[in-house]
Amino acid sequence: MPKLDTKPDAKAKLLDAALSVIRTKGYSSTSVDDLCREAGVTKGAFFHHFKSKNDLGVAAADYWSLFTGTLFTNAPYHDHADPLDRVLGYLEFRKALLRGGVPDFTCLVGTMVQETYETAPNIRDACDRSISEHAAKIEADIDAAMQARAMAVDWTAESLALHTQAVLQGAFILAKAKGGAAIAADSIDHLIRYVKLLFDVQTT
Amino acid sequence: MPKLDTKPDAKAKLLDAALSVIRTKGYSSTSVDDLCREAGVTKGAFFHHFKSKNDLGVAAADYWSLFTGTLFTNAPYHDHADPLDRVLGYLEFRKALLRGGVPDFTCLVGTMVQETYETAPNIRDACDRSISEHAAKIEADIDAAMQARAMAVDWTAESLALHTQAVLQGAFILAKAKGGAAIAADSIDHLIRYVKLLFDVQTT
DNA sequence: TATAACATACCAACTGGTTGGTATGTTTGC
DNA sequence: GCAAACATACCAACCAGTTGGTATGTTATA
Repeated sequence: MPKLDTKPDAKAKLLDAALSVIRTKGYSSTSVDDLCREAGVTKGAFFHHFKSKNDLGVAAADYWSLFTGTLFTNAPYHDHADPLDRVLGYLEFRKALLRGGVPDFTCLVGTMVQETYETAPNIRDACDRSISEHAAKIEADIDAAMQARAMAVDWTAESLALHTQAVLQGAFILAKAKGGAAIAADSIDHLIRYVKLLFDVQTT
Repeated sequence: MPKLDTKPDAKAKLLDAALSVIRTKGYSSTSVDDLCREAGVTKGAFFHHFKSKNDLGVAAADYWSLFTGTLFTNAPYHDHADPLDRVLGYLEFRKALLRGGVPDFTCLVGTMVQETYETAPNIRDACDRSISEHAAKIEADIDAAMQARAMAVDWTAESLALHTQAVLQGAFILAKAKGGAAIAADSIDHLIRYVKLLFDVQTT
């Protein structure tokens, strides 16, 4: 009775492979064979679990939502009592995540949506869902911070939450162009400064 | 008797085709045949002018620099005497460019660098050049605005200039995910608000 | 000025390898 | 024993790139 400790689970291995390979090479350049090779499974296993490459793209985006969902849910910044501190803590946490190689800290769905938004609507929708659901969590804290201060402003919590995601996605593009995380950290610093200015926090 | 009139010029037609097709489908999904079909030339012409698809990628990025270079050089915001007004005018101009379909207003090099940064260093470098040279122009106005006000701050003109590009690139990703320009305009509005706050401009 | 020699711009057909996907096994867990 | 989970073998379409060729300049030279 061999293999009692190892759990084959080709599907999970393929999804894990998708996260790293697609973030490195992009969705279109990633072949099904690439994914099978990386995951250590055969093509038969791939098409047993996914009815097409497009289907894997959607599943990978959903898997990414799950992956990042638990990552941010378990992050320490939620402990702050003041919702604004949670927002600023979130941004500091994003900056702290800029570690390892560029493919390691960049966003799967941001990469995928650029290649598929006109050609694969279901992948685009899955990417949109991933981004929007994540933004909604930050929006909640922004909204709470605004209400705690009874702010009268010409912008919404939703637009600021989405703006944080735009900055992060753009920071990743610059990091890819310049081959390092430093520029991305600078951009997040500007975003943090902006949020502090919006909420009248004394900048040190 | 030199041909001073019109030149059919398959090369120019291929580069024009590259701008639209790659922005729509992405670099990897764009085949050489796609470009030839769009340009109305044959494959022989393609490989006469470009030694490889990769070579076209580099040429397309350089062509994009040229294209955007003249676009922004001829833009009206340069008329302002105050350099800060030029910076804010630039950002308003970027917002005004959000017209037509998503492939029409998004950035070629931002799209390409995501797919090539790990696999095609020369394309990545060409994209980086395009972004950085553009940012340098905005940096000049930001720097002038800072010096005119003798500002003592903990950020540099260069980092703010690059941050504007990050916001724009990220705004394009969100526009692709959500299928419209509205969200991109919102993000640029946040960026404008940030610049005004940094320079203590009275927000209306 | 005539012409040989060369260069540029382009074309249609082809090639070897890769692609996503399928058809048909074999193995495993309940 | 039977379905789900894999593996093997294969295919037609497509891919980037090559080939051999034509048509139209441009330059050198006598």
